[in-house]
Amino acid sequence: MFTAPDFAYTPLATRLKYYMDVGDGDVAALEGIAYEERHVVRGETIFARGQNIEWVVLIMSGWAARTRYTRDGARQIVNFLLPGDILTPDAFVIRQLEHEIEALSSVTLRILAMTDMQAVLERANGLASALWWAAAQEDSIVREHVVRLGRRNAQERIAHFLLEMHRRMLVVKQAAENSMILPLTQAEIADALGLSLVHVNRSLSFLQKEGHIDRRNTVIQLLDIPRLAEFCDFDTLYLSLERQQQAAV
Amino acid sequence: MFTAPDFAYTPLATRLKYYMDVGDGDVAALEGIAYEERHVVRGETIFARGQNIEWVVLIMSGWAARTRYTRDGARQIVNFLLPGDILTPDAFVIRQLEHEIEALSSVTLRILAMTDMQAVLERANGLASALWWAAAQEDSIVREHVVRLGRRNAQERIAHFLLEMHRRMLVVKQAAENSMILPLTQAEIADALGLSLVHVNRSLSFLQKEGHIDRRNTVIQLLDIPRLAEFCDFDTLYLSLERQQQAAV
DNA sequence: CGCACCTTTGAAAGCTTTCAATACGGGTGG
DNA sequence: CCACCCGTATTGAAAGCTTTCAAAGGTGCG
Repeated sequence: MFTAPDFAYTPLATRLKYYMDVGDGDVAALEGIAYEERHVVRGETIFARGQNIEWVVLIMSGWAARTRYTRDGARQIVNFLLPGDILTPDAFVIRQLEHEIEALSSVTLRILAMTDMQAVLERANGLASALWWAAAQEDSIVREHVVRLGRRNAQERIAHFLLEMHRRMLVVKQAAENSMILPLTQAEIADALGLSLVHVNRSLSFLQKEGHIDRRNTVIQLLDIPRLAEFCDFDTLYLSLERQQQAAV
Repeated sequence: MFTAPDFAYTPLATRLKYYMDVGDGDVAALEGIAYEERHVVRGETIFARGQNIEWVVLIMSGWAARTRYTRDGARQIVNFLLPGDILTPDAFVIRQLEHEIEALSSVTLRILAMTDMQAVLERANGLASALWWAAAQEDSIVREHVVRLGRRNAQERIAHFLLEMHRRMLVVKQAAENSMILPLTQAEIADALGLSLVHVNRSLSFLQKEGHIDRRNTVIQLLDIPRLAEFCDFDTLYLSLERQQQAAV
């Protein structure tokens, strides 16, 4: 059912190549950086709020999330971090993280020394702008999340969210054309979409009843993506920012 | 009532100096860049979605906003842009804007050529990381906005929002200790906070009745900031990210 | 088999929106 | 100087979406 992952590239490289012209030299430079691998279990806090960030950290597999907590313990998931995402886009300038990063499933991380990364960035010309582009894409995704929370009802939020996750997983070859593994509980979806668990459940049932989706445990099928996109006003422009022709800096 | 603005520095420099150690040389380099000034009236679209960004644009005075529209024309304000904010943090890598930037009041912009900016960044050592820090601060602000929308009720959202705006204006010396000019209609506040105009009105009345705020036209007083912060669980950590000690890149 | 965690369902309560109508404030034309 | 106008603010009441509270059903695992 699922296409085999493309083992030729790391998820980050796959993503960068999907959206941009990144030279093979740049990709090789990125993938050639010495790294340490770290495995994290579901529920574990990868980075705590206030923690010092001293490396560049990439997700190789699994799902994580940037989260914040309110005084009364409610959690808000600010963004999901999928294979190929960078946990630490601002590692070079920001000392302390102002949010938490939590593992939502088993996660494999690749940890690079900042000095190594810098050295490579100086050599691999297009890489710096490609990574900067990746950071800009995350910004755009978070902005779209604001719109989702501010201007859509529960059913639309969920539909829109599912389409985003599917698209992002597809890009890193971790989803099939019409289905994917969604390693989230309904409570986690609720924490992301500013809803209650109960209402997420009911809205999911609604989408199922309407023939938009089909769930079997963690496997979710999007039965008619154009129709679902129409239903929730999903437009992928925010994911596919165009990169500047001749990248500077 | 309001302290005189500090004319020695531009708002951006004031902000950078407030949050970080930025050398006077760096500041002078930034302020010395050749620029063009542009005046925009309230309601005008400064940049449209899809538009090419070919300059670095700073706000010198007035309020603007990053906005997105849904299919049915509803507007979501994603973030407010105040004096000292950078409209184009990703100008070096992203070609097209995926959102709109609109003027909410009369706005004065300073427009820099990207090539000039690049040249200065190469000379002024700390400036690049200071600007990167500023971009990271905006990311953090948007993330906090997600929390506000996802996990707070109307009254808390408004209170939290007012405190953020006041704090940001204070930093660029555009607010008094307990009051500020808020050049927004209630409809605009609604579009930012994912609420209806009517409910914004009622929630504002509530805050007034409770003695939290006092409004007179566009002037708003925050009568007891610690108490208001307690009311809505406002914590400024997200605004005052610590910069890396020795900035790299 | 029992526990722990997740999903589902029902019903009432609550927050927010929508619809409608009435003030208000400042600016313009007579 | 005053009537009029328009955009904004305010208020009331009903409708609607979402949450909360409670309880039952499922599923995987030790």
